[in-house]
Amino acid sequence: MARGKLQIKKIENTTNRQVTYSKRRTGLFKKAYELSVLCDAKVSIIMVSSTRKLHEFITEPLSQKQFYDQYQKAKPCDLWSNHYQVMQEQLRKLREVNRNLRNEISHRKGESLNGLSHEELYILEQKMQEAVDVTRQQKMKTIVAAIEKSKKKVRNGDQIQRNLLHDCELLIKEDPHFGLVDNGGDYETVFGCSNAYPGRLALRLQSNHYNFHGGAGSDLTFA
Amino acid sequence: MARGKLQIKKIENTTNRQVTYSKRRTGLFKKAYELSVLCDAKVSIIMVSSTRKLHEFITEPLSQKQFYDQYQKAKPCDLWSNHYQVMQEQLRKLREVNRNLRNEISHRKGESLNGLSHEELYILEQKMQEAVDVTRQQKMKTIVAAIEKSKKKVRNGDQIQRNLLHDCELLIKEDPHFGLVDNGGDYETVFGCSNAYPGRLALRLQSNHYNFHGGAGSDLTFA
DNA sequence: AACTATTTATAAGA
DNA sequence: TTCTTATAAATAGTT
Repeated sequence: MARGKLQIKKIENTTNRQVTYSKRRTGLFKKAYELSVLCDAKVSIIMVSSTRKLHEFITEPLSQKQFYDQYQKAKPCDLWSNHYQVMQEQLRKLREVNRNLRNEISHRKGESLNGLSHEELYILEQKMQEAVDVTRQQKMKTIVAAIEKSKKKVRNGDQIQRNLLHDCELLIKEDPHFGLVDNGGDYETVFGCSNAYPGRLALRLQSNHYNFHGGAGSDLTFA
Repeated sequence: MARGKLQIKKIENTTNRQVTYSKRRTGLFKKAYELSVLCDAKVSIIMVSSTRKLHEFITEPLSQKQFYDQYQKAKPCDLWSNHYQVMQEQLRKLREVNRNLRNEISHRKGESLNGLSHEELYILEQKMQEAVDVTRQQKMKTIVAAIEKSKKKVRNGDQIQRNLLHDCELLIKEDPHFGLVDNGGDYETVFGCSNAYPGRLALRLQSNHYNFHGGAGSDLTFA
């Protein structure tokens, strides 16, 4: 959630995954603690990491075992029945979302436009053109970055990089939209001053030493 | 956390407490889902509210089984277990498809472009521009068809339709490029002005409604 | 159920 | 791991 949006899918880099696991586990337990206090609720969390470590959180001076005993006494079949219904509902919603997504992407590909009014088509066209512009800018940024990188390497006398630079410049010349750019090398006026931001000195007076004042966290290897 | 900081202590007002419970439970389950996906972890959450309502979140069927094994509890009802796993698999596949669709739409909206090379961006840009052109042509067809329809009705002496025709023609006159329509050429500025339909531009593009694509939330009274 | 001003959480970098 | 910080998310109070 910060320094760039993160796609919700498995983090492939092992180190990053473990760091994220640790951070988010802390965050989750903190949220669970706050919820239990604010709303006078009982919460039990059990997690097994990809490295088979077990972590748990429980609100009360009630053990995880006791909590589960209580849980079991509450009509197991009703629980499963309820799960079943919840899942049916999830499936239904997912299918509906799926339909809508396909519909939207279809429109954005210029397909299935026959049912739309010209006002709707106007809106769609505007949105899509905006996206094209954004993409074009991003492409330019990528090209410029590649050129700058190459230039540095060229200064170090690397002939292979010199060829790459040449290729990139050819590529730019082929693009009609790049005509605005002076090929002298100063792209900042075109793409905005990405480097220039007001320096800010922020001092953090104290760090947050968060403590769970309720609940216990445990940590043991899951057999 | 918003509109003023909240002390972490029991909320005395019953209504507020229940609203907060509902909101934060949703947030907690979302976090749990994200954590399970990002870090490939298994998570089980069981909560009992102050009104003795039971809510649960489970990452996948195996977790439940493992947790029960770990705590030496009775096995879940086998009858449901099979159904459950089949449905989990259905859900998993559907979620994967939806993720991919979202990703593609995201790119076509000009979002999340940072990971793409300039070749990929170039191809994306081309495709999107093609779609914009198709949409623009479709829009023009729709407009022309509407005008033709109006003209016919006017010939039948319908005064209301005559007025509509008049409106349409005024609209066209305002645009210098409309004369090119029959040549199949440059339509792009016909409705290039965002004021062309003041107050009548209703947005059809769908909003992002968030869904939990993992885990099941259930809800039943705890005896 | 929405909205939105703020507070929190956190990804990336050091 | 811990700290920092720019950003993304969550959410308290309000309508």
